[in-house]
Amino acid sequence: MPTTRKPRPSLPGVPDRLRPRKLPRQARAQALVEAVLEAGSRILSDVGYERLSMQRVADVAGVSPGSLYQYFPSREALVAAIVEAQSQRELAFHLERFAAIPPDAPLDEALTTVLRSVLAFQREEGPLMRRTLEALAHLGRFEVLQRRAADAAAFLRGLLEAHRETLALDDPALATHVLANAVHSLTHDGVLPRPASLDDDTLLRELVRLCLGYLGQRRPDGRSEAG
Amino acid sequence: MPTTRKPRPSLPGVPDRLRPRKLPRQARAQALVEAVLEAGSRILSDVGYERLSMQRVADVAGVSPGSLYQYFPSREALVAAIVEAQSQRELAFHLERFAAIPPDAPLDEALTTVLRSVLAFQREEGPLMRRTLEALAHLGRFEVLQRRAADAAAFLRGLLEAHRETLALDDPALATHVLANAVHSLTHDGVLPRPASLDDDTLLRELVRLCLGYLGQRRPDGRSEAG
Amino acid sequence: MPTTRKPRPSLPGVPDRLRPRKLPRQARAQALVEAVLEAGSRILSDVGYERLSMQRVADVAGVSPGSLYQYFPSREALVAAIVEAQSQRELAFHLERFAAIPPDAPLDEALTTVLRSVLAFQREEGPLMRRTLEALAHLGRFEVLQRRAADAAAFLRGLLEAHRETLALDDPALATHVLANAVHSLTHDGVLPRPASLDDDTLLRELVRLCLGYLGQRRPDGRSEAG
Amino acid sequence: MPTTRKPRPSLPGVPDRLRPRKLPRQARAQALVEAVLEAGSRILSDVGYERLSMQRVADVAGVSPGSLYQYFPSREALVAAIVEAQSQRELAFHLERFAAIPPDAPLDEALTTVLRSVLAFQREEGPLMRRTLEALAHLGRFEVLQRRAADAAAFLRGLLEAHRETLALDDPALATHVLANAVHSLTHDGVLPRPASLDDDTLLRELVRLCLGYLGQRRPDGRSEAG
DNA sequence: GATGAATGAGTATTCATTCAT
DNA sequence: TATGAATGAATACTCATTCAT
Repeated sequence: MPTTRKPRPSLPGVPDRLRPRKLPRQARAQALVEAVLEAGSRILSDVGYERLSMQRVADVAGVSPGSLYQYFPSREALVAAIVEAQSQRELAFHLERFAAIPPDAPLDEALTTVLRSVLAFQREEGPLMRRTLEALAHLGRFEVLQRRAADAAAFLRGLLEAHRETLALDDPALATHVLANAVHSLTHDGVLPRPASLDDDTLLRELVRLCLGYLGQRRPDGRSEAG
Repeated sequence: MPTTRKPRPSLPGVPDRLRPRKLPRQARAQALVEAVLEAGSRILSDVGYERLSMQRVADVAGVSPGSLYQYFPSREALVAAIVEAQSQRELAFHLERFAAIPPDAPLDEALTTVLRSVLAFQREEGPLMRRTLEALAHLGRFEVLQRRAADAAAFLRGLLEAHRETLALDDPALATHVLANAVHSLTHDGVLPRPASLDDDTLLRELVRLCLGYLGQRRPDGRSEAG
Repeated sequence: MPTTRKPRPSLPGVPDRLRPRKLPRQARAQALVEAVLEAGSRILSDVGYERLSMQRVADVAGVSPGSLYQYFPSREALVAAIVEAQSQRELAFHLERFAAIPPDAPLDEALTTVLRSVLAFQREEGPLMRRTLEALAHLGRFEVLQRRAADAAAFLRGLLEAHRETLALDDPALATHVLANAVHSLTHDGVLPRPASLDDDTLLRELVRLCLGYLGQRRPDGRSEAG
Repeated sequence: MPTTRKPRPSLPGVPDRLRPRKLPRQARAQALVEAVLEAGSRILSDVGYERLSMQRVADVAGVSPGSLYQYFPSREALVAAIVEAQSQRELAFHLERFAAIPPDAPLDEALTTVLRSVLAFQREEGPLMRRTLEALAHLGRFEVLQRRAADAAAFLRGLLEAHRETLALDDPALATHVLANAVHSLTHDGVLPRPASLDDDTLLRELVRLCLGYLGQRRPDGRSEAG
């Protein structure tokens, strides 16, 4: 009579308290989990981590609080799941766009594609992204973020390495760090939030200029550095 | 003719709920307010916004919760006051250092002094600054921050304007925005937190490089742009 | 003429809420009920009444919560069944041993056999017995216990009656009450839990002494009361 | 401005989670604490540990739940306080009566006084005592109980030692254990609850008989053992 | 019959805020 | 003015029980 025991999903490195309790098996349950995650995203985006209460999520998802706990052992675990889902969405978004970069593309062109993708995602999901960051601070788990940031950094570094000879970088890791942070603060909201008057194209141009300027290359306006 | 009672301090643009209730008049009261702000800073820095409770502040300040409410109408108001005080400290810190910049200093030298000051303050008050930012996020009031950021930006812009002819800037406001954000994310903790291995001197050099590169100037290693 | 449907077992004196819902008919169902009762005993013994949850029993038994409710209409009913089963086990244990007492055995010998059996059972099933008692307290139904206690008392009383002339008892019921309680508290855990240093043989000797002393007989050390 | 810090009451051996949070200072607070303890006693006595909820206590005491937590950091701590208070009441009750025993009283007379006191207290506070025991089981802290039981045992043992020569005890500790448990189970509710028909006087007589019989003395009906 | 997803009332606990002293 | 006792609404979480599949 014993049922087959289903082990809890074991994502390496994720502490137990943040791990989902069990995976939904029936279609009904899948729908529930999805509804919950969507409601959660909405709420997180609207009111932020602190005021995201389990009751509120349950209400919005049209579900009982007990059901939440079937799948998420704690508020933190729920938020972690929301964040993870968001992170996956971001990754997919970018991968799709990055695939369009030809392997032999010049640096400025590749950079432009990358930065355009970043700006596009931010335009669509900016508020939720901000709340996601805030939530991560509360969870004390920047790993998710840093995993994504590390992915991004790795990609950027790949780009730099691919143009290594034209750049003559002393320390690629340092350059990556500098550019990733600088770009991030300007695409996501840094201290000085982006003024409404600053359109994507202008910002994109400045970002490219910032990167290439730092890297010691001239801007892609036809004039070479030695020009 | 009754005098209109309006002893509450009226800082323009600050919503009522964040405004201190009244100003301390007697020496004893002044001491109380100071003790409260100091205790509050300590607590904010140690445990963060969420776990800063009125009771805890009262306990640490050696004051009763009732007394807190004599001067701060709400927790938010108290935190706002703490943040404001911290902001004032930061301003004073930098002004003192900036005063040392000669009016005719070359851009790279001036920039170096400015950035050194930023790094120095961050080194000393980093944790509290981080908590302060977090708190501001909760208050939904970045004005304090932005006022300070605007001060900083104005200063930076002044610097750029002073070297306007050697820079040929199309849009000084835009350049200010770009540099201020980029620098801030690299001096305070951006997405990618500063690795322990990255010392102040190296970071300072890269920051100068980033700024001058973006501005179209060569780094201060003796080679002019036209090299 | 429709047959009147009344398959529910009707144990006299047991309130409905504690009565099992239906008796298992098929072999599979029997196995299920047994698995449930065994799992329940284990859990009751391990963590006690309060922390015995239906979900936990279902998990350990490898059964779904829904199935539990096919046979037990409530948690209380389940616990009652567990307790009853345990009680039956105890009865069987003792009956087997008591059968060995010759009908004409002297009182002290008979008592010794009885008390030895009590101690033996306690030694083997002590923890579960304790939990069972606790559970009974929660159910507010000491009937199960008292039925068993009454069985024991009846047996003891039979013993006393069998030696009526040598004992000159005014009130056999009273004597039975006194001895049964006194013995029970010393064999099961009374207020003062049995010290580890007190071995079964010593305790057995003292119990016999307590009983015979109370009954006005001398201990079985050869000396008659009249010495 | 610092207030004098009042240390939390430090009862040795009591774990923090069961210790009262602070002592009431103002008359109002004292009254509150008393009201809470009384309400708690009532509820514990009426419905038992499990169903004693903080809300219920607050309601009955006419107090807000928050106020409960001013003085008791947890439900367990509240229950522990109730139990302790009850224990103190019991101690005081007996001490008053035991004081009336002349130092040179014969054993049977002293025993009679002691047992009469036990029965009297049980008559008045029986139900609460039962619940208190149950509560102690839940707290996992029999120390309170055992402290009291040990007091009682010590007193009993003193009695036995005082009559050492007439008793010829091999092992006073063992005798104390046996008698204390036996008596306790008969005065408090043992397995077989005391039938309504069994009045205090009769039970008292039997208890004395049980003790003296076990100790090898004849009952106080004038006949000596050797008689 | 069996499953396990879903329910929702119930619990302990916290904390900003008020107010009698 | 200062105190600190009192408040009560709000929150995360549990678990006996039901019911669609």
